[in-house]
Amino acid sequence: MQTLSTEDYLKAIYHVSQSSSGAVATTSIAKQIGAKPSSVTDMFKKLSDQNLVKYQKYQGVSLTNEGVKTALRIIRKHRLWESFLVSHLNFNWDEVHQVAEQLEHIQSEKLTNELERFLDYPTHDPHGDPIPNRALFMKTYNKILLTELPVNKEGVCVGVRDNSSGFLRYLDRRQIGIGTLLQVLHREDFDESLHIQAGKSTLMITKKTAENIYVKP
Amino acid sequence: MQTLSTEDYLKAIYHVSQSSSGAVATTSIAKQIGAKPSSVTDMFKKLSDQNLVKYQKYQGVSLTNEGVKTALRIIRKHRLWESFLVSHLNFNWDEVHQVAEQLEHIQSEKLTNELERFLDYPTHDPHGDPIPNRALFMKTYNKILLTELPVNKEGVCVGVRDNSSGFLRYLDRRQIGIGTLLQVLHREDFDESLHIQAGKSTLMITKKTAENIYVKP
DNA sequence: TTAAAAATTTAGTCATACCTAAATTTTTTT
DNA sequence: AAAAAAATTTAGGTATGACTAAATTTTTAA
Repeated sequence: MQTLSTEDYLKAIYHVSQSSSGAVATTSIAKQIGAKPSSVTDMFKKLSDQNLVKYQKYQGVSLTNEGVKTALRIIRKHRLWESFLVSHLNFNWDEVHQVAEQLEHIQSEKLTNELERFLDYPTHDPHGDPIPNRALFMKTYNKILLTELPVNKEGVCVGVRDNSSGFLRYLDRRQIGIGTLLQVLHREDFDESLHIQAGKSTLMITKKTAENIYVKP
Repeated sequence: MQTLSTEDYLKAIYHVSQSSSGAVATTSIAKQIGAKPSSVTDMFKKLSDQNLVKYQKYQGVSLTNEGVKTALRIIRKHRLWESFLVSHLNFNWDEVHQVAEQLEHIQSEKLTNELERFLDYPTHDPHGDPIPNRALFMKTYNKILLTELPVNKEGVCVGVRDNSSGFLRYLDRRQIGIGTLLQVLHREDFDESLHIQAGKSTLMITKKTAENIYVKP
């Protein structure tokens, strides 16, 4: 049984290790968790004692099989709760994160599995991220960044890379959400901004925006 | 903002103060929380510093107005979650307590209020206990113990005093639940056991059982 | 009303999970 | 290949919330 804090660390290590290769560095977790590197070192030792990570001094950590499983169980709960909040409790996709961060620590297998049934076994959360099933398996589409979508080819928005409230609200205002049909009409050479068709409206977005939107061609 | 632990203490103090008069003793909270009396004394001091209780050395504590409000906010969440677990997630009334003990600490006013709306503003939880509304007001019926119901008068089961799994499962097996119509057919002078009509079946229950069932005449 | 019992508090520890400051190792730059 | 910079760890400290054992106060009983 983990403490709140060890769960947070495992999740953070999982996320960082997904978006980069090799061992996970102390500093990257410090940033993610919002703690000092020295505190992270302390925790790395504890996690290593519990065989949840492999830790070599000065070389960072990587999750063990048991560590990955624990992380996925938390991510499963997080994403199921986010789905519930949006589908039944009138939360917007930019509001769910903070509450799901709390709910993901609730310990009850029955609760998690019944919630999944109640939601009718969703495969993706409101941000388009895949939800691990009971066996901790998740389907990932082969999505690409909007910057990589060829001009004039259509794609469906299936997720975002930046999950911050600010970005999500910005997309809301531009009427872009999961499922929105997107098409790059023109790529500006000068500043790499894009003219796109989003649903029924045409608009201009910056390169920075485009590289935070995932599409399925 | 309270810690998990202070919330548990406030709730415990509230419950004990409801079922007895005067100040709440150190030992009674120690029993309720499952901690040693010395730990309880420590916490009484902390709660007193935060003006959540009035504390006099050797004389126990009583909740301040702010302490009562905090306790009721937690109880509100606890009972709403219990209702949700039973009504939507296939939990039995004897299974909900442990999970609700965790869920009651989730901090999000929007979550609580939306959950209440989703459940259509329930007034009582699965054990018949009243749920404080947004203004922390709760309706209590004038219920009596089954031992006090006059022979041959009918009453509806509206709650239980003992919320333990064991007792609730015992009632389940006897097909007694919230809303069951009860009638005392005969009171045995010898051991104070009761012959009762419960719904459509007749059965015998002990005094101990009867004094843990609340009825509305 | 005093002695015994029970309840409560104090004093001193412990584990968790954080911190700062200093030391050490690794990486990068010159 | 040194020197400088960056990353990481160690050492020592803090607050929380628990504990044990001993001291104190209150309550009960003789």
